[in-house]
Amino acid sequence: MKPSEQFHEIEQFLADRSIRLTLQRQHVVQRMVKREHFTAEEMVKDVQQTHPSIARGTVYRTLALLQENGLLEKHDFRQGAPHYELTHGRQHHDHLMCLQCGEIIEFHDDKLEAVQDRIIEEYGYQLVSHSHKLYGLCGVCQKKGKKTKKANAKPPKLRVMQSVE
Amino acid sequence: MKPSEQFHEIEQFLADRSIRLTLQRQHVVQRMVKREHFTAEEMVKDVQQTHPSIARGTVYRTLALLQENGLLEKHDFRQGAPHYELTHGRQHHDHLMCLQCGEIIEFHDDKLEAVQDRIIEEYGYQLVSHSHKLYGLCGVCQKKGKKTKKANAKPPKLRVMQSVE
DNA sequence: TCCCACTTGAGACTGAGTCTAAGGAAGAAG
DNA sequence: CTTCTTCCTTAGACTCAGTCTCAAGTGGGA
Ligand SMILES: [Mn+2]
Ligand SMILES: [Mn+2]
Ligand SMILES: [Zn+2]
Ligand SMILES: [Zn+2]
Repeated sequence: MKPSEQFHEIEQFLADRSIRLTLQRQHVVQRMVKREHFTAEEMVKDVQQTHPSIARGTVYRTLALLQENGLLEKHDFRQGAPHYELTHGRQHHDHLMCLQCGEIIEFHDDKLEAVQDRIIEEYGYQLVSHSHKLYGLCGVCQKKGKKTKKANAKPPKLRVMQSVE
Repeated sequence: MKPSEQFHEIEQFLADRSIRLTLQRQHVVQRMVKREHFTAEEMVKDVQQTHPSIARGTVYRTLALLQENGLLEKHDFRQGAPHYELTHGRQHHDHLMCLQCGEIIEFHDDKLEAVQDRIIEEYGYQLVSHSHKLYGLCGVCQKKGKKTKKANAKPPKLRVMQSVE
């Protein structure tokens, strides 16, 4: 889905629920649709780059608003601040992350989801959501790891490489 | 496993690797084996209750030490600070949490683990660890939710109710 | 046009976690 | 036992992300 297209769908979604899409919120959402995963502070900087008058609080409030309405998901990876991603029309997916280089792969598996449902039923729970993260080493980093025994502790930088639909 | 027993196994584990179990570390571990899940700050308070001279930094360093050696796991649930739990001799398990009352259930499913392995293989990754959290409503909270429409936003308190072996 | 509820900007505040500096154990070697 | 050296600890300052407050701004409906 093209960014502008996604923007308009979100615009529509909010309008349908009479949630005001103020100018500030528009700017924030405009930046979001151009990114995959981002942290709150990244988004603050990003937005302020072009609109310095938009306050930090406003960005955080917008994040909260979108989350409450199911348009945005928060993901706690293991290092650094939580990452967000728009979920609007996208299919549900989980994440696989390389601990060395920070590459993130999105995956989805129906069987996995089905097993989850069965498990939760056993306990009489009603499933609301879940978070499934796999951590490991990508092909590239596995090789690198063998050469340099001492872990070259580069701070993993998050980056999206591949998306599975 | 009895607390004292678990303590001694950890003691042994560290001795085998010539990792010093100082008096301070002993006090921290002694408290840990008496708990299920705990946050770092809870542990600081807990330890300082009986040993006020043990610094906050020491508790954090001990948490890091145990994590590095695979004796302790860190879990990011969605609200509040991350929780820790000793994993020493215990079987691997994942967590199911009630969003209303904070009850935590531990579960394990071989099929789930197998599917994970298959998925990660597809991407040429080598799995190091994973985090699988299910969030929902327990039987009790489902009923309560129907009565009081407005969510009674009690701050969920973590509590272990049931363990699956 | 006026009102009122909602939204915002600015900045203070909080809590969790990290870092630093100086002093304190404690094995190893002599 | 004494010295050396390395590791460990304390206390408190510091950082960073996120939350809260409040006065001022905004805008849609009567
Ligand atoms: Mn994603
Ligand atoms: Mn557990
Ligand atoms: Zn990698
Ligand atoms: Zn419950």
